[in-house]
Amino acid sequence: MTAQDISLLGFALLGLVQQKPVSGYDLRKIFTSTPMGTFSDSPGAIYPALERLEKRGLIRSVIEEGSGLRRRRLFHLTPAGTVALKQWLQKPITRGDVARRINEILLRFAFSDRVLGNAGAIALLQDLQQELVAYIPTLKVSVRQQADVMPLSGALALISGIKQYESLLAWTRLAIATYQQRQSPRKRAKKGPAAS
Amino acid sequence: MTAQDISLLGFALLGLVQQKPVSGYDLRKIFTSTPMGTFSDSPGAIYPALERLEKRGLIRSVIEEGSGLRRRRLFHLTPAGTVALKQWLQKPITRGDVARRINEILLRFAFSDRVLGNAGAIALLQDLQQELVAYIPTLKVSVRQQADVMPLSGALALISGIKQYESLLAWTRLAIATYQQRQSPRKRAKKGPAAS
DNA sequence: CGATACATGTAAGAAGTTACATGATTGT
DNA sequence: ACAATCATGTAACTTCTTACATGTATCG
Repeated sequence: MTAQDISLLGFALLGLVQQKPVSGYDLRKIFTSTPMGTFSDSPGAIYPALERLEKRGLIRSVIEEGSGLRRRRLFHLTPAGTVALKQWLQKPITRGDVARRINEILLRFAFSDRVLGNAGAIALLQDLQQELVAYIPTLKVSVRQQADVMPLSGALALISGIKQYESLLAWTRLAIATYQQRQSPRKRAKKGPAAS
Repeated sequence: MTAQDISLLGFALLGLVQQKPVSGYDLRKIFTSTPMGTFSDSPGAIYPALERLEKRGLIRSVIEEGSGLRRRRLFHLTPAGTVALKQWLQKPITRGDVARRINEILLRFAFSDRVLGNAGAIALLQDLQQELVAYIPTLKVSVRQQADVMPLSGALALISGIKQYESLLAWTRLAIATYQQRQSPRKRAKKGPAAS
């Protein structure tokens, strides 16, 4: 009965609500102003999705008291919501995830250290790294096999995909190193990872 | 009346049908066996999408004669379909495309040299390059601004996005160079681009 | 007083997902 | 005869998109 039929947008909402109680409006702002917007940024998707999550008991809402502004409905995660979120975060990473649902993996990673701790985040990265190492060579083979039956731009588009995966693989190494440094900080560097 | 309400899957089909007449089954095989599968690979999406395209007069089908196998319905592009495809391929690339619809851009590129010629493919690459050059710095700024209000994994996920864009930018340079080399081939190199 | 930002929603329609149905042909 | 592959489709369901509706509070 732990029905996992929650959309990506639903999980994105679950993960954000977990970080701290927020309103639908707050959530929408996050979606419109960050790359998370790929999971939809329209009220016509967000409010119904929140309703569904509440109906399933994964989040609860309370109308914010006091203030003078229009009523804000603040959502927070329930224990059942935490369980669902953890289950999603801990699902093993498959070939299909890497081939077709790479944003879902990145979304899961984005929430993983708050929910599962550093160890959980590192585990996900290592899983991903392993799948990438296995997957990339198969992509290269298929480009070589198909390059002559498609237009040059088709072949180049495939190559762009390969390069994106290679860049992601390089990033997993950076990210793992960042976490390891955080856990054994010989010299404390005050700030996080560099943006380039 | 040139209603542009065609889904991404629809355009993917249009582009493939343009290359040579194919059946729904052929198309499905392409989707299940290549990264194009991100645009859906289920018969429940493909057959209805083909039907819609045919109703709009963008493709036509004929039942393949002869043979002995079950009837195959072969689709080919109509002149109206060519027009619609060209219009889509030539749409200017916007910030929003780069931020949220990068697969659509790559899909467009994949078809552009067959439909628009080398010059069209190069134009698209240059457009994309220009948008990337403008967009990437804004992403870096927003990471720096937000990095302290989000978990480390959140910040790292954003950085992974930046790195993907940087890798795409590097690829545009490779792709442009490949086309320029093709147009002025001092020494003919027989084969296409290297897969790594 | 009008514009803007805050804040939540709904309705109609398009398009995808999963699962099933159907049928022909080929190989064992 | 049976399984596998070729080949096309349909039905139920879910969810997203676009566009609209509603209402409060603040600022100039």
